Amino acid sequence: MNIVDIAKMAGVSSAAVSRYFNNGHLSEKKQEAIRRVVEETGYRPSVQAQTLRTKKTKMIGVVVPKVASASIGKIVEGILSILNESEYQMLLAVTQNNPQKEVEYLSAFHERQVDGVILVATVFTAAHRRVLKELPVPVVIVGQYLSGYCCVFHDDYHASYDLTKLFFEKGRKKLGYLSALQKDKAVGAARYKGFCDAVRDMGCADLVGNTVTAAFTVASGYEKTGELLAKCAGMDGLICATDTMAAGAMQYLQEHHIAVPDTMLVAGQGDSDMARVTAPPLITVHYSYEKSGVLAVQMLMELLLHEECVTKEVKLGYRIVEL
Amino acid sequence: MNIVDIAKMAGVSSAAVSRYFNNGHLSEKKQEAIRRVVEETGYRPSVQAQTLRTKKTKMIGVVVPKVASASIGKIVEGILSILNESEYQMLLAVTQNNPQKEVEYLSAFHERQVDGVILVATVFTAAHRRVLKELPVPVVIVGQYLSGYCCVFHDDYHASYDLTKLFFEKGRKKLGYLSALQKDKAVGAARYKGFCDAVRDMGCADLVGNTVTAAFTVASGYEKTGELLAKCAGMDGLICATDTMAAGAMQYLQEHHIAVPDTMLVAGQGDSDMARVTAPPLITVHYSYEKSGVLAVQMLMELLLHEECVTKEVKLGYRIVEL
DNA sequence: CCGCTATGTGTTATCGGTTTCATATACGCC
DNA sequence: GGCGTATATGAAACCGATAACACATAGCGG
Repeated sequence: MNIVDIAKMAGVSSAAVSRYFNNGHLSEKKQEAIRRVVEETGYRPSVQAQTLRTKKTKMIGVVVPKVASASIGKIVEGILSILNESEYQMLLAVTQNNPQKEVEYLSAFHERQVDGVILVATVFTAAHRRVLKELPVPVVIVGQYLSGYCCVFHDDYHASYDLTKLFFEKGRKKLGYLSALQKDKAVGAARYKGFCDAVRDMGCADLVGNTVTAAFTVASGYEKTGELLAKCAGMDGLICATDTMAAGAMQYLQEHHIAVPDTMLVAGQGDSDMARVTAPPLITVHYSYEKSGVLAVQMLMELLLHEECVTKEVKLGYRIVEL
Repeated sequence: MNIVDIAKMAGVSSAAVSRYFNNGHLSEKKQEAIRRVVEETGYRPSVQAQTLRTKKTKMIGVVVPKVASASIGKIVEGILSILNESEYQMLLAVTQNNPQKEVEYLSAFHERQVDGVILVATVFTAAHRRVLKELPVPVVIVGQYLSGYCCVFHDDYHASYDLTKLFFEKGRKKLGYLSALQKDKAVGAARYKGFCDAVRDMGCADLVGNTVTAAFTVASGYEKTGELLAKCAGMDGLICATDTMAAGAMQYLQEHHIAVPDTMLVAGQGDSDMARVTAPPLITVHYSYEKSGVLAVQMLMELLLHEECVTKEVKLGYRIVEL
C-alpha cells in the first residue's frame, strides 16, 4: 500500500494524497474521498520515504554516560515526558563513561541524520569539541557548561558552597569532602570548589586538603570514606559530591560505630531516594534533574523550528534538603 | 555527495559502489579505485535511502514502563551493552505505567519500521495482545511470561517462596506482605503467590490475608506499612515485593521506634543499591536484571537473522542476599 | 471583457541508494 | 572450437514519498 495505490482508489493524483497529509490546499470533495480510502485501508505514509525526501527524521539522539543512575534517569524521563507529546522519537546511546564512545555515538547519530542531539555530558575533550563542531544539527548539552553551545546545567558551585556553610552553622569545624573526578567540571570541579571557597571564607583554609576522590558508586563511597578518615583525624562533618557516595559513607560509619549525626554529620547531593532511606536520612541538595531534561528538549525544539534560540544558557537553581 | 558522484569520481558505475559496500563481486582494481575516493571524500551511504530500499532500519524499539528505576535501568543497560557492539540503534519509549501508551508506542514503532521490539512489560490487556499480534516484526518480552511469545523473565514465585521460608527458619511466625498490584503477573501476582504458598506449607494459612498493596515508591512503602501494621497486630516479619517499598517500610519502622531486625525482620526484592544502604541492610533477592536485558537482545538478534528462534522462553534464576 | 492573482490539481523530477536484468569476458572441459 | 558456467559490470527499474512546475479555473478590479 503506497501513496499511488491510495491515489488510484480515491480517484486523485498522488500529489493530492500527499497534500492531504501535509495541509496543502485541497477541495472538500477530494479531502473526503481520500479520508474514506485512508480509513478503509489504514494507510500510513512511509516514514522512510518521507525522510529521504525531506531530510527530517523526526528523531532526536540522546547520549548519556549511563542510564541506571538516579540523576540521569530523571533527566531522561524529563526528556521523554516532552517528547511523548510531540511526534519525535528518541534514539538513546549509553557511553558507560567512555569519552571515546561519546564521540562514536555522536557520529552515528550524524549518519542516522537525527534532527537534533541532546548530550548529557561528564567531561569534554578536544575530540568532543571537534565532533560537536562538525555536527550539522542543533545540540543541547545537559549538566555541563560549554561555551558557545546551548546548555542547561545546575548551580553546582553555589549549592556546594551553601551546603558547606550550613555545616559551619550547625557547629561543625573539621569538615571532609568526598569528591568526584576533577575533569568532570560540574559534579567534580565545581562542587569541590564550592566546598573550598566556603571553608576559606570561614577562615578554615586548611580544610581544603581534607578530600579524597571517589567513583559514583556506593562501594567506592564506602572505601574512600575509610581513606578520608585515616587522612583527617577528628573530622566531624562529611560532605559528598553525590548521594550515592554519601550512602556508601553512611555504611562505613555505621559499621565502624561512628554516630551520625552526633559524631559525624553527613551530606550528599542529588536528592535521590537513596538519600532518604539511610538512617538518619542524609542532608542533601535538590537539583532539578527532570526539569533540566525538560528544558533541554524545549530548547532543542525551538532550535529545530527557528534555527536559532535566544536563550543559549540556562543555569538552574537548587534547594538544600534536610529531613 | 551521493553514490553517483562517488561513482563518477572513481570512474565506475553506481552499482559498483553499492557492491563495494555490500560485499558484492568486484575486481581488485575497482575496489581500490573506490576505496581511494571514499577515503578522500569521507563518503558514507545514506541510511535513509538504504532503509527505503531494503526495509531494514537497523533500529530496535524498546518500550519500558519507566526509566528512573533501578531494575529497569539495569535491563536497559544490559540491552545497550549488546547493542553497542552491533550496528543496531535503540529507540526508547517510556509509558509511565500507562498501558494505553504502551500500545501507542508499539504502533509508532510499527510505523517507524523498527526491525524488532523489546517490551519490558508490567501488565497485559486484550489491547496488548491485539497490537502484538499485528506487529510484523519479532518481539521479545522481558520481565513477564506471555504464552506464544519469546520472553525472558525471572522466577519471581520461587524467589518469594524461598524468602518466606527463610523468615520461618529465622524463627519469625507472624509475617506480613507488602505487595504490588495483582494485575502485574510477575512482580505483583507471582511474588505474592510465593509468599502465600510458603506460609500455607508452613501451616500458617491465616497469614495469607496479612497483606496490603503498595505502589513502586518509597513513600507508598512508608504509608502502606502503617496500614499493614494497623491491620495485623504482633507482626515480626515483613516481606516486600520490591526493595523500594521495603526502604519505605524501614523509614516507617525507624520513625515509630520498631527495632529492625529484633522486633521486625524486613526483606525487599531486587538487590538494588537501596537495599544495601538502609540500616540495617535489607534481606533481598538478586534477580539478574542486566542479564535479562542481554538475553533479550540476543534472542531478538537471532530472530532477526534466522526468522525463528529455538529457545522461546527463558526463566532466570535468583539468589537470596543477606548482608 | 481583459488581465491579474489566488487556488486547485496533475505530471514529473527528485531524494540516494539497492537490485534485477542483460551483456561481456574469462575459464574449464569435452 | 563450441558450449556451459562463473564472474564482472553497467543500465535501468524501483523503494515511497515530496516539491517544483505547468496548467486550468475562478474571482475580482478596472
